[in-house]
Amino acid sequence: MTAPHDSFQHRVYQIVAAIPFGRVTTYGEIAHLAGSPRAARQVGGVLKRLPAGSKLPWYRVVNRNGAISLAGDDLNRQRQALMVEGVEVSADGIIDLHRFRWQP
DNA sequence: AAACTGACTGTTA
DNA sequence: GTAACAGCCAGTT
Repeated sequence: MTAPHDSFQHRVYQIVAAIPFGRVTTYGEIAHLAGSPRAARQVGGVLKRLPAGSKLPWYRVVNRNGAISLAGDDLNRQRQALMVEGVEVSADGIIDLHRFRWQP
């Protein structure tokens, strides 16, 4: 059934909201769950333009290498948010997916 | 409506 | 093991 506000963007919101505390997942995994397996890049696009003040745990999304896909201050912000949840992140923003990946 | 953009990824070298 | 390339496609202009 197709909801009135159905859209890739909206589905991404729902999936990201479902990532458990202290776990991470990848752009590609979200794209798969959203029904567009090749749209990983678009997931990043959606998160990049999240409305200011959004409560979505966008920082729980990393790339397939377990690395944070942001640079500079943004990388640092995401790293801090994850470490607050107990996720171990190297200074370079690398996470061990074998230990912290969310498995729906 | 058409063109441009890019918080990615799989493949190839 | 790393690096470069090209395809990808929803969102934005």
